[in-house]
Amino acid sequence: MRIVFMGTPDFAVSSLETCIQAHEVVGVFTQPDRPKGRGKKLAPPPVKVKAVEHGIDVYQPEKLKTAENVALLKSLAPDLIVVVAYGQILSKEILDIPPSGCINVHASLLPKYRGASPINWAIVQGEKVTGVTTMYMDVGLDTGDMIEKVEVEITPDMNAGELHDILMEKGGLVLGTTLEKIDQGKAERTPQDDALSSYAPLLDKNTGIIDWTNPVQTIVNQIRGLNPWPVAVTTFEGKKMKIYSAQCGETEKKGAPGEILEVNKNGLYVQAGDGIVNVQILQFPNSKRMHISQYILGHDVPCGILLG
RNA sequence: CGCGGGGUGGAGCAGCUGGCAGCUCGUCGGGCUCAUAACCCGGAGGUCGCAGGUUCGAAUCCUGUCCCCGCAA
Repeated sequence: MRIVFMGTPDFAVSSLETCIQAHEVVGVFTQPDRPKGRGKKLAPPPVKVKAVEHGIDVYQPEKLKTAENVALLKSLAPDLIVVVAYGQILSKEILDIPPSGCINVHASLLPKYRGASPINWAIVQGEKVTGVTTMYMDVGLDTGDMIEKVEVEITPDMNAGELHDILMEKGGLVLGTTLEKIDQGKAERTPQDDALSSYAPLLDKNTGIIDWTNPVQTIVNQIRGLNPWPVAVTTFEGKKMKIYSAQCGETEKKGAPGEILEVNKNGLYVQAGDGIVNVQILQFPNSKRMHISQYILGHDVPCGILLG
């Protein structure tokens, strides 16, 4: 099939590779290069890098739904458009261009966690299972008819980065079989049950702020669900303290929420709403990320002070 | 030229109003103990990121350069 691929971040790269292997990718759409990192240098999105590697034409329109771009898409004459974390909405006009339709790879078990950050939210919400769903796109946000689903277990110690990598790979694989089915005209459509749907909104910095009155499990889920980005944070003696990793501790109340109860090389023990959070890996501004056992070698950590 | 912080023994830090390089951990040797990631005694290990400059003398002041990190996006 002639495929136009639309995607932007790392998550989409694996799917792009799947398309390249089995089909003819006649064009790749991705977001424009953005200023990134410290020097504000312009950086190309990962999908662009991969596409260029394979000598595929790359298009980076600021707005996809202009008459110009619609005409461009039509001239590429794709049989199918594959969209994976592209970052722009496809208008009805565009959805109608390819004869086989537009499909999407989404990193959740739809209809749950529709939207921008399904991977993170699945962990933050304490899910034990998530997955990848392929679907036909419609004008709604991740509301189209589903084609295939693959489940992935979320282990208790898994963080969003690790889950991302697993789902990325699974996404590429499912897309492969979905493409086959479409090619053979065997792809079945399963409508989503809107009553069961939920929405995973875009993450921002505030999502990471820890409320120490919350239950231990909630806080630990927040910490691992937001690692590696935007990372759970709290305030320690006026400084921002990032928490990359933590475990659930004993179910006891020994102090006020946010109080540091004890510190040793095995952890930084902090009182939460219904028990104790054992903080393992943290980072302060201008300092590197380190395990608590390393941190205490060169810093005093007073017990009894409050975080948050 | 987006803003800012930092590079000191294996690890994490202090010293930076210039004058013999210090702390915690680890490591090596010895001791104590039924035993220990416990405790006691002793030791090794650093051209203080790199290159210049100022000075009687620089980790400490000035200039340049490389690398790392926080914010912001």
